[in-house]
Amino acid sequence: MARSTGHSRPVIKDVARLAGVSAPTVSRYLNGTVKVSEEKRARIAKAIEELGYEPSVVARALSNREMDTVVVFAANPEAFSTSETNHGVEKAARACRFLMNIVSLDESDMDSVEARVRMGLSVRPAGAIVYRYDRAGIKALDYLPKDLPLVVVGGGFGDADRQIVNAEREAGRWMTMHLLDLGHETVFHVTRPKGPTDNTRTDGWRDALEERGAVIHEPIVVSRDLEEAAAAGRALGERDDVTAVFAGDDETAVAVIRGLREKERQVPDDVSVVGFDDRNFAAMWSPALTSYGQNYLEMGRRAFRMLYEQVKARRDGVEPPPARVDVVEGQPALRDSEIEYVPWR
Amino acid sequence: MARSTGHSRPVIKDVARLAGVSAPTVSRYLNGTVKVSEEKRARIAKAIEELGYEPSVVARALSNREMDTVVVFAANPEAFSTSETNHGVEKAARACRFLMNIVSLDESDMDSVEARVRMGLSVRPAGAIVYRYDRAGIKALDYLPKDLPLVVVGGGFGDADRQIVNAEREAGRWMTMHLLDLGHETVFHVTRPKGPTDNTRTDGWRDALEERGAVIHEPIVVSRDLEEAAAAGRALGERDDVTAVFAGDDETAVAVIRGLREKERQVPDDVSVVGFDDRNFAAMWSPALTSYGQNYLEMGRRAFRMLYEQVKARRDGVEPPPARVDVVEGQPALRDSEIEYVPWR
DNA sequence: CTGAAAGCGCTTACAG
DNA sequence: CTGAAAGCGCTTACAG
Repeated sequence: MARSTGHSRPVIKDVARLAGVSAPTVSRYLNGTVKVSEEKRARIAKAIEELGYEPSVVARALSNREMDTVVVFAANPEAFSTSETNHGVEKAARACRFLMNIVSLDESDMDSVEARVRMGLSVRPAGAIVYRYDRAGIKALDYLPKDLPLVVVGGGFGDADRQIVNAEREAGRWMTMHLLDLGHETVFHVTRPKGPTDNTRTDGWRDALEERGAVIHEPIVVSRDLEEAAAAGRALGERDDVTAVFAGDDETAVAVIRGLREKERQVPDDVSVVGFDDRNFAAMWSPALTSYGQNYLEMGRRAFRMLYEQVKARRDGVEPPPARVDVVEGQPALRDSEIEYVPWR
Repeated sequence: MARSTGHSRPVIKDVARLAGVSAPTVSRYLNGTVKVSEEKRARIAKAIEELGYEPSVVARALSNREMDTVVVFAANPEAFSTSETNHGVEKAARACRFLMNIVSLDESDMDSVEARVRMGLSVRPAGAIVYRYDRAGIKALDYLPKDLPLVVVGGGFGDADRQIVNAEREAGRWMTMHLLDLGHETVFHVTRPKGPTDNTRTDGWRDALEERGAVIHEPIVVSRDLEEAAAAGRALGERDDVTAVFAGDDETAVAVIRGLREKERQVPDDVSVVGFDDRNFAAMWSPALTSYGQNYLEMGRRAFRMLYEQVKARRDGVEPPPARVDVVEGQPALRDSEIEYVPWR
């Protein structure tokens, strides 16, 4: 064996020998599965301390058939929502001494999804969390064994038995209604592609317009390249029927504002523009951007906890908690980028 | 064993049986360590295909004493640079079929660093990547076994044998010089706390001022709370000797601009302000924000590759490649937020 | 080239 | 409560 010499971390046998007990007893002490006499407990504790022993999670995993690991499957690793959610998962996992594996999915290479999932499962994680905002996430679900603890983040309500969703649609509806309530006759929408569910900002935008019987101008879809959003802003700036715009995210919103200005349209005086996500910079914009904040960090945190409940129940051999869909509420942040519409102005 | 019934993924023995060979032969086929006869290769391939067999990385890790995993230790998980770098590491790892474990470090709980490192090592990763931008990262290095392949990201040049650094200091110097070249007599600096190395934007800012013999006003240090940066902007706006500001990052820059405006100071007409990081939104600001872009994604990618070289060499039993410090260059993005300073205006 | 054997470091019935 | 034994699913000398 040419590889990895050197490592000489103590193993359970070393602890057992030093404590004068058998390895299984050390194991029992460590896992608390069976009582160990007080006297041996003390000796074992001392030996562990002395040796700086740390059990091998790999060996443990081979015996237990699973690791204290949660695997997260997510497309769009560069998205704000993804990294925030990841962070929340990691935070919660840390508290339970679980490790997080991130396996990114590639929307543009759907054929790779199965292999990616297999790879993620190859470490025999105790459970999986899938961000179901896109096609890759949805497809990934097909490849997960039915008996693996799973929590889905995002997507439509009830798309999975255990799910953490945000009230995206409701939020989109709220923002649009807000603009309509200010007197705007309709609201234009510039957004990155809508996900394949019916719980999106865009669905909410449409809901509001339909509810009020407003004219619906189809959304202008842009990519992450903000130049496209700025171009959309310019296009909108050339029409005289545009008084309000709901941008699908804050980055898009600021780009739209820029495009509008290039066409001499002031925000909010000529056109009201609101964003979504309530990113850090939104409040610093001029005008300070009105937006709607989602709590992705909290979503990630709850996703892990929900998963952990299942893992725990399974390990304890008890019934898993019942299916549940948790909604994490966001909240609007009203600022200065939208204004009342007065027709005769 | 109450736990995890159900799973019945095929194991190597199943493949061996179906192919009519022994398990070690399947293993050799899989790893290509020893030649396997053409005829058996075909039978094994077929069996694997038929069974949908995927080797257990856990079992493999127990034999090999390490996993095909890279563990990333990083503080500040919410920082832009961290998530971009993570993304780069994951991308490169994916290409080598390595999994990434993210273990976050807590700057505000330095006592937990050792435990976090132990936890990260417990999966016996093939190597580690440490982001050395802060005290927690530096401390983590102390707890890594000397024989574990390691790559350090960030920090000062030569802080480690294998390192990926960005030319932070040089970039900070460049931006400051740029402002000085425009005629500004000195440049104020608003920034989040400087890291504990001498390769930071702030060091570069100081270099430039010293080189030109300009007056050095101590940096105004702010947190991630942009309100603080806005307050700094207001404070700066009340002085009449402020004509140029170098903000340590784009978020801080826009907040400073807002603060300046609240004091009736226009950007760039009255005060030039430049940022750092060249975030997506920078170009959309008004005025479009001049900034300096670092390529964190590339840094992450290279960090993994550098690590992989070591892992590979070690597994092949050959000499590891020589120590190396790779510098990833960034580039300035000149836009509209700074302007020539004309004293008599 | 290939198989039988032993081992990686744990855990869990199985018997006291 | 505790130890000897067997097993988790691989890999690697060891002998052909």
